[in-house]
Amino acid sequence: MPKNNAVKPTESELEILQILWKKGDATVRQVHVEMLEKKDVGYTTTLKLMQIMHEKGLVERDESSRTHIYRAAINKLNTQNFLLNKMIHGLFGGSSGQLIMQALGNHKVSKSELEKIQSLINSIKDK
Amino acid sequence: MPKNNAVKPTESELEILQILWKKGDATVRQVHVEMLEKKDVGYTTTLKLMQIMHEKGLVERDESSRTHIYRAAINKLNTQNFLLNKMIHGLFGGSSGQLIMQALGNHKVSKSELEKIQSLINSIKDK
DNA sequence: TGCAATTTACGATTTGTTTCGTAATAATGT
DNA sequence: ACATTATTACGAAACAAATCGTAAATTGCA
Repeated sequence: MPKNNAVKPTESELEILQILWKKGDATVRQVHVEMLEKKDVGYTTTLKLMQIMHEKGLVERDESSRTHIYRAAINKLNTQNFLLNKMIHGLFGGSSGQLIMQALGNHKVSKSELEKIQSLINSIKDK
Repeated sequence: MPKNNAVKPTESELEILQILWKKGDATVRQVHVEMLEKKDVGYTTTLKLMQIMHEKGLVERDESSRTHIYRAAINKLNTQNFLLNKMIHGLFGGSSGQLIMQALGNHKVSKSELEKIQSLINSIKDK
């Protein structure tokens, strides 16, 4: 049972989680450098955000050495599902099919992904 | 070309938009009554929200009579797509296929919807 | 050793969101 | 016409999120 505090990350927190999910472990500086590719903010801003996330339990950190090492404390899949769910209920009348069709219709999906989706659908139907 | 100001509705604003999309035209009171089914908040709160939304251009209103009549000024489909897009890019590494599979795997989809999805996929592939 | 650079800690500011109280205004019914 | 009720307008408070300046601590190197 993967733990997932029912803490909803803010927009900026999500950006940081993205980076941590990708990198695994990272220092504030490493995260900040990646952050800069997306938007222009000061180092202490990133630091502060990560400290707050630590208080909230969104990230863990190893404080044993001078420069702390951070990692995500919440699971990527769970978080995606949590937010997907929120969107399905808040914006698509509770119908995930609605959301899926919307996504299919208006956002490019590669042929190979279409096929993966098809086989996924088949395996669901077979159940 | 449906207009869509690049204004991101807040959470509460989205709740109101939901109601307006459903009802078409509505007074503050009508919206408020629906609002109450979801959460407990005062009338003036709903009013204020709708006034702010008016300033932002999220809703239009007819002020010709004493009680103003509101309607959504932004399109439901556009808004869904806008937010879907944000989620795809912010949370699914830009891959809508990723999001779709996630939604398929973890949220119940009825058999009839699965079939609609399949035929949608087929029509996309045929293009 | 001591200077420069890096990092964390702290707190303040700014900005946005949600909430509601109070007052002014208009409409309604007796 | 007057009292009651419904509505809008306004502004302030409470809260949350994002940003950054400054100081203190630590490290490494000249």
